[in-house]
Amino acid sequence: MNLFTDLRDRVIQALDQMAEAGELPQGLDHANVTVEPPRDPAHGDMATNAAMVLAKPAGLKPRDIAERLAARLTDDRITSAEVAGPGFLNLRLSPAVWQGIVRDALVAGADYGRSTIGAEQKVNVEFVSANPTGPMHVGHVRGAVFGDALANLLDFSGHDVTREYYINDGGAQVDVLARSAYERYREANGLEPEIREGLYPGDYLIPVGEALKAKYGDSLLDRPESEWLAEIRDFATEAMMEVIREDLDALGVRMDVYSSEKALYGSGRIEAAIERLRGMDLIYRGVLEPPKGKLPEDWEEREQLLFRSSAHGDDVDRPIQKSDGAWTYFAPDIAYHWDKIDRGFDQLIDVFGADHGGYVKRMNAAVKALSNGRVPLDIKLIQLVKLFKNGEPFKMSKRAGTFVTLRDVVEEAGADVTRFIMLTRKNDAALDFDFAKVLEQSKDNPVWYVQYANARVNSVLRRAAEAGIDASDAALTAADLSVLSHPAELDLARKIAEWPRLVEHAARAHEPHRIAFFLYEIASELHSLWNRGNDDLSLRFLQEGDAATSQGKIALARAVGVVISGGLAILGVRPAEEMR
RNA sequence: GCACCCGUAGCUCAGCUGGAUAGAGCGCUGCCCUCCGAAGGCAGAGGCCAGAGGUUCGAAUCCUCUCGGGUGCGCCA
Repeated sequence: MNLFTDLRDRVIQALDQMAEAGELPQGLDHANVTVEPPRDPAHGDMATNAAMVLAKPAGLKPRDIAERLAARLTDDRITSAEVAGPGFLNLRLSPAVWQGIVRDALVAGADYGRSTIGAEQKVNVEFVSANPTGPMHVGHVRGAVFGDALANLLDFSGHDVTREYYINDGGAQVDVLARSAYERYREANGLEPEIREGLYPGDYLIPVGEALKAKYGDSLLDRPESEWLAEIRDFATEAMMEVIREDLDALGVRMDVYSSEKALYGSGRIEAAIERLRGMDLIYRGVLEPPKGKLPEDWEEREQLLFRSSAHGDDVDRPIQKSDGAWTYFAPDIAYHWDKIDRGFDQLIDVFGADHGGYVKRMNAAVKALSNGRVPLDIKLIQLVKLFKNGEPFKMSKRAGTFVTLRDVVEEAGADVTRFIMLTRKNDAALDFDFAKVLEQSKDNPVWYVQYANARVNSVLRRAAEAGIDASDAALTAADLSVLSHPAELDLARKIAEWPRLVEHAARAHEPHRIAFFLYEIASELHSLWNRGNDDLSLRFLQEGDAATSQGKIALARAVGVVISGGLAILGVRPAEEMR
């Protein structure tokens, strides 16, 4: 159902025929043969580089190969094949091909563009993984949206996707949380809280303090920390995870699996993972060199338990144990990734903040070692979001005081707008988010622009119904599409044809932002065609007094709507039926 | 000092894993509705793809080096 792969198959078939006929050597590698739409429309509908790629191995001139290939390619779909430039073969396709694409899109509906390239591979997408020490803040939003959209994209491309959240509930930060919650607990009991330096000052712990009072009364007051720490830690962590779940819900993100770091401790999993690595001679006791150029003030040589990550591409080996014998953060994370491998995933994806960039190589090394190179790990780093309001930096939060929360963003901008805008940049590029601009109703605002295009499609459908024209998908599918003959209409159909291919590329590259950009482009083409209807009445979707022609034209509009709503679904954005 | 990411129009950014004359939005200039499809559209100006080498039929894209910006660099997560 992908025109491009269809045509590529056709080209390869012709090449095989040429080989059989002795025009080409047998057994040439066709891997680099592409069939793509040329940038310049004057070069036709499709172009293949086959002749140039094969010229050298075949020992022939590219243009000679192209000539012969051209002779074998023309059929009822390919109306012409011309050799051009250094050996490109430019193909022109019959309008019927493009009209057929419109019908394909209508028949497939929400499934248009869905593919099987994932081959039901099991993919684990780990994202967000915010520390359970407070509500989610802006920094987490982009990663959450990215991970969720990527998961949707992979699912749409035929992967078996698991969305997973790794709860960092095993480190010192949850002890800090417990102490902070304890102060709020004292406060709930009428005492003055001592929010010392280093504790979490946010108001969001006040209800936790009250809940602690409801559970424990005053029984934990004036007790040494050792008596309450573990209990309050678990209580507060659970409370924070509840908050985070609600935050994610507000963004429209739902996880399949929550994994706990803490649960790894004492389970033997960490030790087992380390033993496994030790068996590969990747664990040893040693002393690390101090970093050059910037020697930490308190540096002293220290023997530690190290992971030989340099054996798998890292720059230096990495400590997995602190000097007091406790595990570093890395150790349970190794065990966690091993667990993912163990659960049978064919591919792992981690979505991290860009400040974790230094972590990539060692994690890759660990996964490579633990899976014997079987399971690829792709770590996507998410750059910062800078908040603005009318061009002014925006930092304050009404809720948490010190940072802007996810809730602040969603309440101000809405989940749909937030999600779309967060995907209008490549993940590794910083993104400006201006509360005023993202709500603006104009062309400057890509969300608005795309939604408006979809609303226009729906407007056509509504008005068709008012005019007594059957614009149901069934009727449009059966319509005579040969009325779509104007170049502007065929251009739009070409764009629709690109959708399945775009989805495949975005999925392979793990780049959901491409979906957002494509939607902007196709919206632009729809707006353009729509406006031409002002000057040229024959290009209007609704043709007064001509139901048959109207249906054919509306089919095109509807197909655009299918792509837009399908694309928005991948982004996790609800399409707008009409603009108000 | 080392590693990773980035450097494309005045500004903000795409560029489909190496294709033909490098694109879009904003801004600028000039146009298109006597509400019925202008919250839009059309056209123009604007570029040494940071710089220098290399790989090859072909490079913004891959490799090396230089310059500039960001991030990270044992006992935080």
